[in-house]
Amino acid sequence: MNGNTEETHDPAELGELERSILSIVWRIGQVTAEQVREDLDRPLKDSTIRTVLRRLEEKGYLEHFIANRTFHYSPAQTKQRVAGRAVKRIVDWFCDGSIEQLLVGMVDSKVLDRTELQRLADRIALAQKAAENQDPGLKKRPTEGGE
Amino acid sequence: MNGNTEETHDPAELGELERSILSIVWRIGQVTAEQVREDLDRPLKDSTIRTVLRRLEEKGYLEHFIANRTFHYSPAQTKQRVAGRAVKRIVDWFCDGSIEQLLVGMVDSKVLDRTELQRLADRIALAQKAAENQDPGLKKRPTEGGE
DNA sequence: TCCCATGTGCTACATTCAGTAACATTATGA
DNA sequence: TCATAATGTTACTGAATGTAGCACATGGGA
Repeated sequence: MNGNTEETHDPAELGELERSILSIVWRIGQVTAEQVREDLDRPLKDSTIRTVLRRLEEKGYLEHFIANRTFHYSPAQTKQRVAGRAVKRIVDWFCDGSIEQLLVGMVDSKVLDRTELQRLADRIALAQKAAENQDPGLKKRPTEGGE
Repeated sequence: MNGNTEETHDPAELGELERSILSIVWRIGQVTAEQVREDLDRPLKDSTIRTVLRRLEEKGYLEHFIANRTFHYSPAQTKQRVAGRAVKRIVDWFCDGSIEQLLVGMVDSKVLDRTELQRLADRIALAQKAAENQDPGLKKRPTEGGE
């Protein structure tokens, strides 16, 4: 481990509010602090939202540009990507790096159903086949701003 | 969420030392504080180890019995199970509950290789077939006390 | 031009958790 | 009974988060 140029703060270490706000940004796509505040269920002060947004940007999850003196935040990474890395960490820690072990655990802890698992395998196979041809089925689409 | 009788503290919220120690217990199977201390790379005071072990038990990861005045700790859950739930949380938070989305993310973030993914699908299919016959290949064994 | 509304920059404070450990207490066997 | 080996109890520190106040800037309207 530790071969990355950037550290990318562990997604698991996001607080609850941070996660909520991040989710909002992912959902809406681009937001101002005010929009986030409206979208939140809890009534929070503007400065609170802005602090969290700033921290999320510092941690690499968001980026912003300014228009008319106003900050507009948008995701710096897709949520799938963030999730992917988060899961990797877990797999490394608890499953000796074996995703297979992980799936075993998910079935075992009833997180994943056998039927679902089967369907999953099928779809993977399908997607792979598609990818082999030419279409990035289960891979990132070109619309996705890849690195 | 919140249908469980017990809360099972988020595995992601384990600290580094806690994870290390938990890993040791998983590896060795049953340990005393002293054993953990010897197995650790860092030199830590006995009381430190004991505090962490106690906290891990409070959080539901370990259990203990006493023999000759000495605490013997052992895992209360398999690591796969813990990992499974940890991943579930992530999938719920970041992937709308879709494991497929997660896999997409893992391929996307290069956490998972396409080839590996394929192999994974194959093995799932195999295991499933085996399970359908009679052998609990990729499923929990009956020794596991289901809830 | 001056003032207000709006948005940001900076700082701060409380809480919680994990890391780390000291010290008191208690059995237990020689 | 005394030393030894464990445990019980309590505490302190630092980092991360939640939450917010307040000063400062700036653009548009009176």
